[in-house]
Amino acid sequence: MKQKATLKQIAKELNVSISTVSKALSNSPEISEPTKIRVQEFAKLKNYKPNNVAVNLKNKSTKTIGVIIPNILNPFFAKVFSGIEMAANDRGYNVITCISNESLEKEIHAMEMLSNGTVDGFILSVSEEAQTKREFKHFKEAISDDIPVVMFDRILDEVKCDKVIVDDFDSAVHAVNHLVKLECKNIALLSAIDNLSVGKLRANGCKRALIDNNYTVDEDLIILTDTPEAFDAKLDALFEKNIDGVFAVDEHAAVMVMKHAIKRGIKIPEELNVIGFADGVWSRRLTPSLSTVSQHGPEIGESAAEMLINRLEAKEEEIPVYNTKVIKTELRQRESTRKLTV
Amino acid sequence: MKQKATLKQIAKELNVSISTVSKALSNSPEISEPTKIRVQEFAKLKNYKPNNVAVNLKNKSTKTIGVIIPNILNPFFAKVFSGIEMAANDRGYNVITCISNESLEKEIHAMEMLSNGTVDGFILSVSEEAQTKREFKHFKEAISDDIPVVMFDRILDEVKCDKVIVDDFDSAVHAVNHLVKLECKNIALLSAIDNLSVGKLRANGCKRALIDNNYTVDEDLIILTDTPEAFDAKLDALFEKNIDGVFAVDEHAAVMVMKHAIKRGIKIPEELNVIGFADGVWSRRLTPSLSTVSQHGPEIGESAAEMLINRLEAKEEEIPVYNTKVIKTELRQRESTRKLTV
DNA sequence: GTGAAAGCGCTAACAT
DNA sequence: ATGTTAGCGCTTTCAC
Repeated sequence: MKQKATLKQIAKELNVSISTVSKALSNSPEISEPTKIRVQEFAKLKNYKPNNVAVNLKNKSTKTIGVIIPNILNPFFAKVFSGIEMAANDRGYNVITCISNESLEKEIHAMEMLSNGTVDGFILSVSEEAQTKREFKHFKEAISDDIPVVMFDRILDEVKCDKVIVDDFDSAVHAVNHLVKLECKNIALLSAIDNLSVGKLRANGCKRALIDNNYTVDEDLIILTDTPEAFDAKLDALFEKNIDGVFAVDEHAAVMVMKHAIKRGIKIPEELNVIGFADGVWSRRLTPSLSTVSQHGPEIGESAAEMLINRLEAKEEEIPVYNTKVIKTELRQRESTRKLTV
Repeated sequence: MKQKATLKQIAKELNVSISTVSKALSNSPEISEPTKIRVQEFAKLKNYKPNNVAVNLKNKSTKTIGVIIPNILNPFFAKVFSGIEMAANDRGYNVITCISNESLEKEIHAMEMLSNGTVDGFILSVSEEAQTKREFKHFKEAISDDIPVVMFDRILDEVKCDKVIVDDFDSAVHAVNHLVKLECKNIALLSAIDNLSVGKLRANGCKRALIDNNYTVDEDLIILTDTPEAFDAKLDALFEKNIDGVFAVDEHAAVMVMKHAIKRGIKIPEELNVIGFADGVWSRRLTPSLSTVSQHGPEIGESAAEMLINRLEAKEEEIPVYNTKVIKTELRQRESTRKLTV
């Protein structure tokens, strides 16, 4: 274990002062060319790297962003995360990640762990538990401690901060309108995430679209549950009904309805058109591939990182007002919906 | 923006010395009960949190682990990552994440960014580029700088450090033996990751098993490519042959061969048995669901974190020797293979 | 052109 | 029981 090189060390070995070394390494014009070169070469030789912790202490900034994500196994969050990571790196920031696992306690704990100077700001998507319990003290505390927060996807109206969201409601309207154009007569609405704000928005968008198209909103064609298990339990009953179109609010619901339909010998898309919210590569790999509402995860992440860093680096007099950025979704038509022949 | 509370602040306002405050807050027996209470209450009032950066500087340790992952969208890595994050948190460590995106340059850059005191150690899976170019200076440098490294899954024999791997070779042998037991006569070997050490190990395990079972290793039944695209291009030709068993080294190969087979009306598993390396929830969601070699991602992550932290916290005289831990895989029989009726 | 000194916030050995 | 001091590694102002 060799000693890590420090300014002090180098100064002693070169018989100059610490500040000379510091200035030489930062290429200050105060220092003469010869000493600069001498110092710089010696530093390279010793593989000197300025201790980041010390620099952070001086700067009162760590150039680090805390990211709190409910579940990294969800490909949507994974995509957003990779967007955050990229944008942050591009601007010289590191990313500390915590996975809340949808638990309020872990979310609070993570924020406390990091709210002591470890990170300059947070990017997060609210855990399910925090969302159902409408618990948001910990977010407000961070903000009032002068640690900015950017929320994405799952947001809390009660908290004033920057936000990046998808136009869930409108996207659902759009998707259902598409099913209507495909002449689906009995459109089912499926959700396994009705406990989340985004789930509710999408479901409401679907209902709105049905009403606007003069469809009757038939409760027998609607499954709104909070978990995949509860969803699966209700799925069989759905097939008692004569459905020819499905709008699924989440990936699980979309895939399971297709799986069931295939088992029953229902032809997709000839007899049943399916559209679902989904990211990941898997919608493409399915047989038939799933037509999706794609949420542009990486863009969401990039926007969130940009907003946060812009705020962090804003000069005192030009701190931006809180903003909510809406990222447009895209309807990706694949094999689970018929081609529109208009 | 209110001032952040510091020891200095509190000391001044309470008319005591900084060290009194420090000791009172850490509940030192040196301090009298009354002052302790006075200080502690005032600190709580002011919402004092010890500045972590300063503490780190003092301790010469950040309790932070740098994790470098080739691709977080790959569910295997996502699972490992969540295992790391959990185990690290349990032991009071934070996790800084970088995504190398399989790029050597990003990998090197990430390590440089963090090798300056920002992290106490690394957990990583070698990027594809580093692996093909056999480039490993950056790893050795970190280690010789006294920043321990734990590699998982994609490892480099040239680098001496702790490692966590899956028994890729044996797992492949086992999987192929299973196909043999199912009386498959023409077993195809498919890989879209033949550039990776793990891909090669699995392919070799497959060949070994074929030979040991007195099968001829027919090159026409083997697709070994480096990318999904190259793989897809070769897939059609495979179906010219009369295959009844498939061993797929990676998820992409497994799913694509099933998709193609279904399109051609080949019945799975009646006419074709498929086993693939895969994690993620998707193998279950497929129709038919995919029989997989499951790699226990979270366990790998946990083990890696444990190994690293144990080394970091080992006392000078009991630093462990470098170790390679092998995590056993599990053959998960689902619908893409026939039931074994022995 | 170079160096001394203060300070970032905290801890801990050492006075008092 | 409380305070003083030094020091972690660095930057930066101010002397020389």
